[in-house]
Amino acid sequence: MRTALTIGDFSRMTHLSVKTLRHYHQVGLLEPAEVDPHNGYRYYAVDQVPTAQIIRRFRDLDMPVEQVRAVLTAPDLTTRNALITEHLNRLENQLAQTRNAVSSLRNLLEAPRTEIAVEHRSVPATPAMAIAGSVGPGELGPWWSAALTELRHVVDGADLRSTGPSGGLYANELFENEAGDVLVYLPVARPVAARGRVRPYTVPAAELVITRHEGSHADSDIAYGALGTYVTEHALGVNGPVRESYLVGMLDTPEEGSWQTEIGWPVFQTTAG
Amino acid sequence: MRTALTIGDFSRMTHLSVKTLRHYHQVGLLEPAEVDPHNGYRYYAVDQVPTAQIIRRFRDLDMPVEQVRAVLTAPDLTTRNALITEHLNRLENQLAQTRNAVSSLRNLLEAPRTEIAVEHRSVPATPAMAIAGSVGPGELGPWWSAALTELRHVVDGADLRSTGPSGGLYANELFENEAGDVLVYLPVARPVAARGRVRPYTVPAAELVITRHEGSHADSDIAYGALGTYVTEHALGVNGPVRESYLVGMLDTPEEGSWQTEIGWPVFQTTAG
DNA sequence: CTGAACCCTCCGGCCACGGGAGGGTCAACC
DNA sequence: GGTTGACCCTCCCGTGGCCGGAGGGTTCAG
Repeated sequence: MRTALTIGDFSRMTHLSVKTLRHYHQVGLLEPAEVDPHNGYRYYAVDQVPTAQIIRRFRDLDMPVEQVRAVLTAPDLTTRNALITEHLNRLENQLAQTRNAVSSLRNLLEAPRTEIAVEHRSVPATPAMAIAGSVGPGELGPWWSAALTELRHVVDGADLRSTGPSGGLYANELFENEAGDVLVYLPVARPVAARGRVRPYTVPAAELVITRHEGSHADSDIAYGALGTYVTEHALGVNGPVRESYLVGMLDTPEEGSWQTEIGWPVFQTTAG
Repeated sequence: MRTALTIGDFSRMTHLSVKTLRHYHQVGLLEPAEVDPHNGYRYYAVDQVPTAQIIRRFRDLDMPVEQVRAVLTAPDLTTRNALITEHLNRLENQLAQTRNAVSSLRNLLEAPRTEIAVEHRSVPATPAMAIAGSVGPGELGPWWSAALTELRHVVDGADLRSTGPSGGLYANELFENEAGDVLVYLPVARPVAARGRVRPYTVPAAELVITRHEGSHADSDIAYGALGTYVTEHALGVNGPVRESYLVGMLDTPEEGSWQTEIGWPVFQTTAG
């Protein structure tokens, strides 16, 4: 009984290209059952077909090769399923995000560009409770919603009433590298002692250039553009983290279209002219 | 009035990284308004911000840089919108495909693996009307539905009754390289003269190893695995294009779950063993 | 005048392969 | 037993869209 398949046979059976199979061999994702030591020919066994097909499925879903390997070598079913559902969730998120981006792009292209109002305002120092942290690429969204929810929870539990809308501080590197420091806060009349990640914090006073943005945060780049234009044309410099204030936000309604956000850049007069 | 932005300023305003901006300069997608000839510093103008943001939107949607350029330099709105909707359609397709793959993967992982029946059958030559063609990577799906629809249309119009389910012949390279020759046919009692792409064709007689697959074609790799195992264990060789016969298919119901396909490999006895 | 924060170019790396050169091997047929 | 053509091998380079880092010049505030 012949059960050894050449790479070509195996390729046709699994719908993986010969090149791909060689690549998987090289990176150790799918080793041939046998390699002829004389001529280097790869031979596969029929019972490797299901494995190869599993690999193909995951790769079709853009799961990184490293993670496919992790799934295949998972010590138990629990770990395995966790890895899989994790990836499927990532896919779902990405999918939703793509939908958002598409519809917001449609808006952008169809709606007429309206003038965006920018104002200059001094804000005083504000006592608050806050969660601060550092995020890497792609982590901001989840981090932010988790932090805000936790914050709200703790503040409510401590019987503090928030004296204004929630807000956030975003380091400038975030916009250059998708990584940097973040802070979310809820203003309160009298801060209390730290509880877990939630600590008292005083949002410093600042000179801000502010604009208001309506709708999903996916669109906020427009507001940033307006602020940038204003700052540039008025010969101002930016000297601190960007501030956002969620007048109507996630905590108020899940309806992204009706969110309202104030976005402020801390500025100073430059001598240059 | 100062309106020249350094690359860093521009980066913060557009949420494009400095590296990315330099890259876009290099490939000519977004040229700085001014480049200091002395030291090579790039300076951007505020009115480039919207352009940069548009670019970012499209890139977030994975539109290739080349196509973004095409959109930006489109001579008129019609061309532009055509390019955009084309890409959005591609996205939608991809999205649907991903959904499919996910659900079929879920099936695969949850459903118990059942034995798949494989039978050996001689089929006689069959007169038919057919459309033949060559496809490249990713073209098979659309090509196939278009061809089948056209075929059905012509055959119905010529007042021919088909004497059996539609079928297809698929060159083996298709499974190795996603490119190769395809043929779709509808068996008829008496073929007629060619009309456009539709030509008379006799599906040659063959020894086939056949299995039946139920459900979406996205799952058919399992059937292929079963055939491969059978062929290997019985010391057979494959010597022609794969055949599929759509007992219940696209023309019968849009409900992919209830499709039934016979998949056959033309085989011959090998002397080896 | 000094230091930090910018900016530049150039080179290499990333991921998951595909293309192609250049050469060895296998199986079937004459 | 030879020949032919299909197969297999390794090795190197290319793809896209950047990122990281080395090595070095520039600018600006204190």
